[in-house]
Amino acid sequence: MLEPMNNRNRQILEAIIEDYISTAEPIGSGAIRSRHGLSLSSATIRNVMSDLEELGFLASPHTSAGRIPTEKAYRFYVDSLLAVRSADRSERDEIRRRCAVAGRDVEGVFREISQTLSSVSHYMGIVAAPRFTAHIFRQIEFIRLGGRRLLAILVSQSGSVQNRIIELQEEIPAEHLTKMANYLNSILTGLTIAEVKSRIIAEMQSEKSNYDSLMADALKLWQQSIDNGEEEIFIEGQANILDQPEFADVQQMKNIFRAIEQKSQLLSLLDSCIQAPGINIFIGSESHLNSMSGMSLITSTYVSGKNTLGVLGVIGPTRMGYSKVIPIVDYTAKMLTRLLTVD
Amino acid sequence: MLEPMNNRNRQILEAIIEDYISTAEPIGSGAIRSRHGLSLSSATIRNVMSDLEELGFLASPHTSAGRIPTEKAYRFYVDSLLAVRSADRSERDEIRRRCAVAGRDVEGVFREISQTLSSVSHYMGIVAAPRFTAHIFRQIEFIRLGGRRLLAILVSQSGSVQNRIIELQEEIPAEHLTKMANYLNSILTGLTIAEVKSRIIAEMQSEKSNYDSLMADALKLWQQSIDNGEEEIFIEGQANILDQPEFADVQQMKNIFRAIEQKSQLLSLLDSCIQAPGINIFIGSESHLNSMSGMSLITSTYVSGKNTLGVLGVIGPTRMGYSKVIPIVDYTAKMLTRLLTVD
DNA sequence: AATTAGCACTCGCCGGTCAGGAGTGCTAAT
DNA sequence: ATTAGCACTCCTGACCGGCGAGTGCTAATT
Repeated sequence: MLEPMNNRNRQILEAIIEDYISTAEPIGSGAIRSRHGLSLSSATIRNVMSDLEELGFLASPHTSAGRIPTEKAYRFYVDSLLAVRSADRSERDEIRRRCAVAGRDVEGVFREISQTLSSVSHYMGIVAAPRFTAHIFRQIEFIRLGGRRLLAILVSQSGSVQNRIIELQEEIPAEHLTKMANYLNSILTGLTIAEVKSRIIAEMQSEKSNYDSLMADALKLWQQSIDNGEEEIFIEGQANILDQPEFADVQQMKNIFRAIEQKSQLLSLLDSCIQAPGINIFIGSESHLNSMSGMSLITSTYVSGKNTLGVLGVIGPTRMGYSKVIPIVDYTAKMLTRLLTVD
Repeated sequence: MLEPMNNRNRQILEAIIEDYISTAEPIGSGAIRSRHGLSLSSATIRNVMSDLEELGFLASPHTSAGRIPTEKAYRFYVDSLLAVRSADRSERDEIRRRCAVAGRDVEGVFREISQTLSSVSHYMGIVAAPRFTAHIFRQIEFIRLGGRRLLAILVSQSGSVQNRIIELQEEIPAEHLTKMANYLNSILTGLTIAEVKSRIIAEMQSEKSNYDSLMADALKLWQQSIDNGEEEIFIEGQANILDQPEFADVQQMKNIFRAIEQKSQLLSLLDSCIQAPGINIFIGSESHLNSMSGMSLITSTYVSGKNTLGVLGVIGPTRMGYSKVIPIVDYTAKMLTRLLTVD
């Protein structure tokens, strides 16, 4: 009978996984014995490995190669790793240092964080900017460009800016524009962008705006200003991942780069992480994206105040240094959270 | 004696280049004769090829392979190609169509154009956004975020927006902020951002501002708002280029992706094109960037009114379909120009 | 009953050899 | 000046055999 997972089996499995993570080559029974100083013969280890294979934790590329961990093995490894130690001193230092540098505009912060994730982990860094609809409205401004072109600038509490050019049917005098902006600012302050939407609809149906065409126009203008387009997503360190031996195969690489270019699939995956606060890990096919086959994704959510804003993480091969990367992602998310709640 | 370039030699050279562009394999004397129906024996062609090699237009990977064009050959080819025909009907249509779609914010336009370049050419598209300092100042706004955080928003005539968060030493009351903004707007309207810089310095030395601390503060605030950081650059279609057979070699790929990630070198190369309006072509080492070895860059400038704003182009292997891509780049630059001068 | 030594076997990898083919360069004929 | 003919080069792919790492099984050991 297959004894599910006694202590020794687990120890051996972890040894295999760790060796494979560092060497990227199939691990044989002899190698594991010598590298981990176990007081077991290679024959015994072979027996254990055979069991582990039958349980679905290991696979052999061919008869006489060693064995490599399956996704199930990584999952087991990661789960049992829950005793997450925190990131190394030096890693923490670098993350902190680079977060401190990230001054400039809000967008620049996210890009910098993404680069940091990538350079510290040596895989790809990814940051999904907060869905704009989750932001709290601060102010709207209309600026006349030449002719009938109008620039609408939307600012959120946290300093994110979204802007959009509007082509008007007819020119609107400057004083009307400021009135419109004032009107919108007065009724919308403090709402999230999502809430603003319903507020606008309510306002449009109210009597007041029906009598005042200026206000009605203002509300229409708003609807042109808000950009319900796709969220932004910052991926950095693509070159890093080329160093991984598994991408000697060109086909695999194409997959990944296509996945990165499309972004939309990736984005909806990240979006789904917002529900589950804290660390999330997708190993290989767990992401249900076939462009991510052979890849793992480690994410964490970042927060401002009491609502989670967005997700950041690291993408690497399934054979990833989980024990290093998980703390890195965790710590970076915390730093970003702190950065956003400095207020 | 080596006769420099009579008509027949040139014809053969072009045939070789074109064949090589489409097959990516060394071209032999037999192949060229059959594919182009020349009334010459393969022996004659061999003699010609031998001459062309000595002149530096061809190289042979090894004794008994065919020949491949050198950079010098491509340069010759491109120069003699000056009778640029315009882009295909279908290509023009697609470019026009996608330019029309590109509504939204200014940044979005550049990204869309870059994607268009990439998808029409099947290589990588690249667009360098206008140097912000070339823009004409339109308006500055200060918006108070929580606490001592201030958001400065800078708008240009053309609708580009740059924003930046400033950490203040001490809070500034709202009415002061509007006064400061008004002051800055009044003295800076119509200048380019570059001109603004010297104007600010002049203004700081003038008596007026020395007596009015508000104005002095406003000028200081400006200096914190303007972001003299790097320009933006949009590169799309990286996955496209993986289909090119020359990148079966992984090493080459790494080079390129590193070059793309750094951007700074690439940017200064593009910058240098602003001086030379119209089409610019860098073949292989002509760019003097060794990360671009084996790659060619075709650029064109785009314009608004009378001053050139920026550069766009296509990056591909030296073995690139120049006769197709050059018109594409040319046409796209014209479309973008038109898009920016709609006014 | 668990562990281990021993051993036959499998299979990828590496280097060497060999035939085939594409292409060249040279020479001599046209 | 062009071309046919031919020897020569060198890449490619197939095939082969030995090596080594690793396995799985069996029998001996603890």
